[in-house]
Amino acid sequence: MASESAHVELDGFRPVKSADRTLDVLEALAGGPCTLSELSRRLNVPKSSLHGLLRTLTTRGWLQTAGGDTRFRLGLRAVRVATAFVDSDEVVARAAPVLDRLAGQTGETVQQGRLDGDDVIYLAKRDSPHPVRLISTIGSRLPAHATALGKALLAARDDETVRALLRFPLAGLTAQTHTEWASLAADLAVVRRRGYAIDDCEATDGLRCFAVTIPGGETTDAVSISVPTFRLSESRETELVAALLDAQAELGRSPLHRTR
Amino acid sequence: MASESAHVELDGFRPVKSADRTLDVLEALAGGPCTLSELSRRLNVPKSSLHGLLRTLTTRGWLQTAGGDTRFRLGLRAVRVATAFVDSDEVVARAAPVLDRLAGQTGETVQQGRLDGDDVIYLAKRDSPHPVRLISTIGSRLPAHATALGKALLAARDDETVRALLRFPLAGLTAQTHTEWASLAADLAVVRRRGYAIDDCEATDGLRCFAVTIPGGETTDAVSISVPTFRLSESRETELVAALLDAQAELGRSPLHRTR
DNA sequence: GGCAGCCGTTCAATATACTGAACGGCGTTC
DNA sequence: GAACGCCGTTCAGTATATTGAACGGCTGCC
Repeated sequence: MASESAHVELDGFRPVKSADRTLDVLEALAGGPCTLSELSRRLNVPKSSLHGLLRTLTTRGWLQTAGGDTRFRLGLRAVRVATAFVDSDEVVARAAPVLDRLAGQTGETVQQGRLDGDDVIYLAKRDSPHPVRLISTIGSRLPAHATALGKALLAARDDETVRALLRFPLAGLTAQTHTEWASLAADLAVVRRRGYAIDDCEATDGLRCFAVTIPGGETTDAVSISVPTFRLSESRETELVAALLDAQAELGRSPLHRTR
Repeated sequence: MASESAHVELDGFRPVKSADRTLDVLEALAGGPCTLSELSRRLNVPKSSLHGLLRTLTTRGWLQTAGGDTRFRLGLRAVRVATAFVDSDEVVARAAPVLDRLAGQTGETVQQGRLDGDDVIYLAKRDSPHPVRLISTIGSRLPAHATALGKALLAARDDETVRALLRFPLAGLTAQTHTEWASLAADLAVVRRRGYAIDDCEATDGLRCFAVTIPGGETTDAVSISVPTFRLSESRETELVAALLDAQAELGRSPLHRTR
C-alpha cells in the first residue's frame, strides 16, 4: 500500500517532477544523512538535477551540511512541519487528556496510532514512570497486522477490505507474528467479539500490548497499552483492559464530528 | 533572519521553483489548513500552478483533504521527517540522558533549544511531574532575545555578532522583554560573567527560566529549566541553578566532536 | 431565477527546469 | 606520480513545468 516510489499515476495525472523529487529527498534523508551522489543513485535522479534541488532545500533551511561533512541531512525547518501536523490534529487533541489519565492511572506506556495503508503510524505517546524520551517513536511506522493498535483498527473493517489492504505473505517481526491470512482473520474475528486487540509478542519479543479503537467517524485511530510480559499477571491484565475500555468509553463521549 | 519568502538569491543561484514552492506550501500549512485559492493568494502563486503541486503532495501523503472539506492540511507522511531529524541529531542524543536526570532531580520542566538565526527552536523537552503533553513545543520558535535559552546562546557570541544577528527594535513579548540593544547587551554581559542566563518573565508572564549552553564546538544548543515564579524561593533558585551547572559540566565531559 | 462570489479544474503557449557529459578537487591505490 | 575512485559543480540543448484565461460546479444573495 505504501510504495516508496509511486512515480507513475494511472489517472493521466503527472506529478510535478521537482516537487515529487523534493519529497523523495526528504523521505530518503529521514533515514539518515547521505551525500549528493549517493542520493542520486538511490533515487535514480541525475546528480546535476539533484544539485539544484539540494541547494534550494539547503538555502531554505530544510537541509543542512554539517561542518566539513559533504553529507546532507535534514535541517531545522523540517521539524516545524511534523509538530504542526500533530498539534493541529483533532483526534490527537481529543485523545490527549484521555491518554494522560490512562498513563497516570496505569503507570504503563500508552500510545496512539493511526492506520495509513497497511501501516500504523504512532502519533502520541505517554511513558509515565520513566522520564519521557524524545518524540522518537512518534511518526514511526509498524505493519498493522503485527501490532495491537493495527489489529484493533483492521478489526473495525470487514474482512474483504482488510484482505485487499494487505500484501501476503505478511512480514514476520517475531516468531509470533501472523504471516498468513487464515490466522490473522481468526484473530480479527476474536478482536471483534472481544472488543479489544491483543498483541502477544507479535511486534517485539517480551512485550504484550492491548488496544481499542477511538470511536467516531472513520475509525482511523486507536489507543494501546504496552507492558513487558514479566511485569504482567492475570489480574493485572484484567485491570489494564478495564482501564483501556473505560478510556474508550470516555473517548466515545467526546464530540465525534469535525468541528470546523 | 528568518524571512518567509526569500525567493531571490544573490549568488546568481536560482532556486528550483517547484521545490521552493513545495516548501512554501508545507510551511504555510504548518500554520493551519488552507484552501487552494487562499494559498494562491498568500503565496502569490497562480492557482493553476498550485493545483499540480498540491495534487502531487496529496498523492504522496504529505497533504490531505479531510472529508468534504476543500481545505488542504498536512498529511501523515510529513510527520516522519521531523521526528527523523530529532532522532538523528547528535547533540539531542548526547543531551538526552542529562535532560532525563535533570528533570527527575528537579521535578521541573527542562528544555533544549538551538539557535537558528535570531530564533530559538525547541528540540527536546522533559515535563517530569505532570504527564507529558504532545510534542507541541518541539519545533516551535521563540525570539532568542526573549528567552533564557536564547540569551545563553547569544552570550556565547561576541556583541558584534549578536548585534548583527538581531533586528531592532526587538519584539516585546511581555513588559519585561528587552527591546533595545543597550539593555540586552548589559544582560548578556552579566550572563557571561555569571555563567548562566535568566529569563525573568521576559517570554511569558509568571515564568522564570534559567539556561546554560551545551559545551562543544559551535555552541548551538542550550538547556533550560522553567519554573512558575510562585513556586520559586531564593533557596530553591540556588538549588536549581546548581543542578543546571552540574548538568552543564556533565555535558562537557561527554564527547564533543562529531563522531561520524 | 439570475447574478456574484467562492471553489477546483483544464488547456495550449511560453518560460523554465532537467539532463548528460565534461570539469576540477581530493584522497587512495598501484 | 599517475591512474583511479570518490566528491560537488558547471553548461548548452531539450524536455517539461508554469502560466493566465476560460470553464463548470456550488452557495448565498438579492
